[in-house]
Amino acid sequence: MDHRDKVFMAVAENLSFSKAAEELFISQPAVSKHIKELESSSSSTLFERKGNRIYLTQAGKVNYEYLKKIQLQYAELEFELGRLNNTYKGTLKIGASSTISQYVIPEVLALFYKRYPNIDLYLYSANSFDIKRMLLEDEIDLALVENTSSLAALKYIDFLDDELVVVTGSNSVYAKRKQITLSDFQEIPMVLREKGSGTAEVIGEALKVNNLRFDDLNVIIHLGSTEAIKNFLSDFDGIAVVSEKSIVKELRLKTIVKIKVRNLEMARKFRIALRQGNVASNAQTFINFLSAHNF
Amino acid sequence: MDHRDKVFMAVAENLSFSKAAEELFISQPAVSKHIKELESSSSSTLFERKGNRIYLTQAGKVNYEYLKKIQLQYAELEFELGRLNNTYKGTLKIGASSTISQYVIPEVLALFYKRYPNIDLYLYSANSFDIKRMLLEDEIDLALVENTSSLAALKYIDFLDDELVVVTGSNSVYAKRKQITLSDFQEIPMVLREKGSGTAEVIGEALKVNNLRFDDLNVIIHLGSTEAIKNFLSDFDGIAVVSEKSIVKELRLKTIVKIKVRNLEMARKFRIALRQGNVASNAQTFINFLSAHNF
DNA sequence: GAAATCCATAACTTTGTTTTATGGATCATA
DNA sequence: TATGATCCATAAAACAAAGTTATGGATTTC
Repeated sequence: MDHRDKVFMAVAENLSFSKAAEELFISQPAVSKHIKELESSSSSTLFERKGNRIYLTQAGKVNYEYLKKIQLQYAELEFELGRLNNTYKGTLKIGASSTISQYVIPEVLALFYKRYPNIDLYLYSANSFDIKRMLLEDEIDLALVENTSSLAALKYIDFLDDELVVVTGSNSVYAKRKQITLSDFQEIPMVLREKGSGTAEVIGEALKVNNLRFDDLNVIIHLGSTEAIKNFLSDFDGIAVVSEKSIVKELRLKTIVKIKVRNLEMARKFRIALRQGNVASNAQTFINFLSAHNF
Repeated sequence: MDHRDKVFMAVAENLSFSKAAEELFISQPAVSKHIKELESSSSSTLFERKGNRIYLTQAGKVNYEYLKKIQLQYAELEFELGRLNNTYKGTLKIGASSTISQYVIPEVLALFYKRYPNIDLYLYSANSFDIKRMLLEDEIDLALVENTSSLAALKYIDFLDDELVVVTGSNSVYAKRKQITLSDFQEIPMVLREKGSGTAEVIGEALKVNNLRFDDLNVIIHLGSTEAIKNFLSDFDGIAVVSEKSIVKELRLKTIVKIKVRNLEMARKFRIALRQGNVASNAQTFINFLSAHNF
């Protein structure tokens, strides 16, 4: 696909020149230039600049739709060529930290396997520290981790936004409270993952923003896994903080309910971590697959 | 569409690096490099180099098919953008010499009109000399002419191969002769277009190759139009030389039959002629339309 | 009203593409 | 079976396209 069209797609999907630039690892003026050139060569305005924001014009929307289709065909072509070439075989070893390996990746791997049935997959679940070690020692091809600490020997690519949410069992006394305040949050009995877990780290960050510490919380018990927490909640008059990804099923079954805490945001990103330098070809295929599917 | 892919398409369609280069107005090494780059980035061999020729490999064929589809989508996109933009309106004045304006263009114009109903079309039929004058004096936007003389003030693009064929009426005494020799060709009574016509010029060239002149032929009569010649043939024991494009209907109705002459090739090209410099936008649209439809 | 964020423009630099020049291989033809 | 023509490949130099840095005016946010 033409480079200029790729730039257009990024801008259209972000509705922002600067965000697109960031995503493409080029400067914002370069993006401006491409869009300008594109607009003049088709003699259509593709984006409406209104104050500080941009919107797709009618022409822009048409352009986007066609290019999306074209993009898909290019992806198929690449796949077909790969098949003829007998690429897309061999192994792919992925390491992932617990939340990711339990709740995010299984579905992705199932789809990936469907598309690339000749790549043998291995999924290693471990804590962030071990995952990084395995990556550096070449025991895995890529890792999926939370955005806590970064290592210079590794490079990172964001691939998913996660949010930690406050939940309670649907028959707890707090189940009816749709929203609570920060001081409620401090007082209500709470169950958490152990210190050092990714979840706990993000909570710590959010508390710091509000000038609070862990000691200010009414933590009753620390448990070693999210599954344990969820089971604990079924018989506990209190709250817990977990990844939104981990409670999809429970929300649907209504065994667990979300509670909003005013002025408390606990967001994090999941990232792909890679060794610096060349990326193994199956790892690259996996990365492309992830970004094409917008999980 | 990516430039590299366009190069690939040209090579695939010509099955020749050098022809593709010519078609794209770039040098042959540039083509070589693009193909090489393309092959390495997909890690597939797209063309099999066998001696002095090239063939599409399986991967090459797949690549071609997908890109063809993609090309089509790009064309549609461009058309849609043009429509939104209300481009593709106004007029387009075409000049064409006689064979072309009678037998080649009408069908093309019908299709063009279907696609671009808001462009008002004008077709001027005249001899090559007048057509060139009209083009230079800006009375027409583009011309369609045979590849006889070239003018420096004009630029030319090949768009169709034509062949002159020897024919006779289906109830003439020669109708059963599938093939004749050059000396038969000299002896059999013949009807031709007048001297100075494009047809006569090509015949002259072909005769020269065989060290012959017009005087060596047994020309009974010169007529002013191909239609006249075809009508003449219905009641004439002799042959004529006409463009293959002009006898499609008659061959189907079997009122005229072709006769092959050994060692005589009378080929010519039809070309688009344009003024040097910028091309009017509707003229460009027409050119793209022609090249997309492979008439 | 100050600071931050957004996109546009201009001058300069880097990277990628094309050309020119050349060579080896194959094919057609005498 | 030589000879000349035609084909594609490669390398160095010239040129064009895309990227960067620096900066500015406009708008939004707090």
